[in-house]
Amino acid sequence: MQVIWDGTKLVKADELAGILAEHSLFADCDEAELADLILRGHFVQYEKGDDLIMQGDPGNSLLILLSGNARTSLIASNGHEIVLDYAEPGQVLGEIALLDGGERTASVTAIELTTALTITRAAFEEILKKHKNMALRLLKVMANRIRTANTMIEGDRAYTSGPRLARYLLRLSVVGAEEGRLKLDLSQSELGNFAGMSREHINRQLSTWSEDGIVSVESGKVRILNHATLSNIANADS
Amino acid sequence: MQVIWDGTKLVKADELAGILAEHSLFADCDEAELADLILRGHFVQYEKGDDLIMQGDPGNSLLILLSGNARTSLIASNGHEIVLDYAEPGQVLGEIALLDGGERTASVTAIELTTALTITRAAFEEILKKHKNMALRLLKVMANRIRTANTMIEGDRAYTSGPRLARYLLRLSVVGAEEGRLKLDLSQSELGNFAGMSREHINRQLSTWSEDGIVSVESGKVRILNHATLSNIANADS
DNA sequence: TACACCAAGTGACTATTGTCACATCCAAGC
DNA sequence: GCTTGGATGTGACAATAGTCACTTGGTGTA
Repeated sequence: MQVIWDGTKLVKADELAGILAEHSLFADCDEAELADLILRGHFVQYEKGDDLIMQGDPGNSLLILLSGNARTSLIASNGHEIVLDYAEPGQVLGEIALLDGGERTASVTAIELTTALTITRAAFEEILKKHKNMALRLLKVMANRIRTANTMIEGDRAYTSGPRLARYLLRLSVVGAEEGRLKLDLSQSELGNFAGMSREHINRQLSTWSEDGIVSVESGKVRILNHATLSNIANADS
Repeated sequence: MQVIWDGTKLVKADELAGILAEHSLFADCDEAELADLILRGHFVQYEKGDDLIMQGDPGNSLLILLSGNARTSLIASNGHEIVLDYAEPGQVLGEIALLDGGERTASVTAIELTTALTITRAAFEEILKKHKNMALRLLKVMANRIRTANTMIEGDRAYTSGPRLARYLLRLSVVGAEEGRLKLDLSQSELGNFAGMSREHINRQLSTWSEDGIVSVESGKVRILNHATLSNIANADS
């Protein structure tokens, strides 16, 4: 982890605007807001494997992911690892602990070279006070997160492993992707931690679907060949 | 469902202050804020079984529960019912759909005679504009909700039925309750929908614990006799 | 090229939990 | 008291998914 020289801020201003415009719920920030985010934030770079956020730490900052990809995961008290989400550029991270003053419930780990804009609690409060729309934006980000969490609970509870894996694969799929490529090429163990199944079970399920031409698994990369069928499976009765 | 006569507002003002002060994250509202909530909101009463919020509806209002108790639940596309939470007076409900303009993902059903303060989107936006602290309060409410959801995911994923049921029982337990009584006396089927287990499995687990003196089940009411042991079970390795 | 390592594939077995089918029990009313 | 419907208790069985123990494959490096 390395703090990028402040002088870079001039360069990064445009970049931030671009990233937010593309992906984020912060897309509609006006120039003054962007300027303040940049002015009061710090750009930090993380190597693959570095933690942007560490479970158990006090949560005194908020991050906006600028480039790279990160995994949000937590270790239950019995050692079980659970992957909650994968974050893309534009994503806001770490709001929960910042807002309620509690510990970080999950870790966020860079899965490749990643840069983020870090905003301390003090800076965050100033920005919130100065730009009233920021609060509303954050509220939307969080509404989104709750929906995702509820969908996860629904999937875990109501569906058996097949439909569930289908759902997680669809969640990883890019809308207009050529050849059904996924946003991230996860190993089968990682897929297991994400979908809540053992590696072996993932393997068997993928093999079955591969035979039926629903997905392909080549050199460790899963592709969705038949999006429609996979969607049907995701909503199957059991 | 019945809208209470506006004249009641004078009476309810004190009541609202009292309720919020006791239970809610809105406890620190000042008088002007409370007055605005009451002025722009509608008091509505619900009979047992009425829906305060219905899954699938457009979400154009926010509720604050004033008295009674309600269950937040959703029906998955395969018909499986999942109870997400039980709401007490002071709880804010329905923020998610209000904020992101989406459908209501879950229903909220009165499980006894219940009253709530309903605030429309327009009124909500005015209040938010006028009282800057309201946004921050809502942010905290939502942070809380995300933590609860993550805890649920963690529990569902990492633990077997025993520890899981223990967790849900503890979630229903009142801190200083005499005799370990729960906040709500749920039937075993309802407990099942809450903890994600079949009614029969709930029954067997409770029987076992009952023999060990950890809980008691008399006339359909569960009480926690040995809080410490139950907590241990909730964090057991499997 | 050979070694090392880690991801992936697979068979056999086990464990946990759900399902089905009843028997009971109990509280509310008639 | 009697009836009745819903909540409970319980045994037997089935199904889903995890675990264990390997084998196989692929990639990077000495």
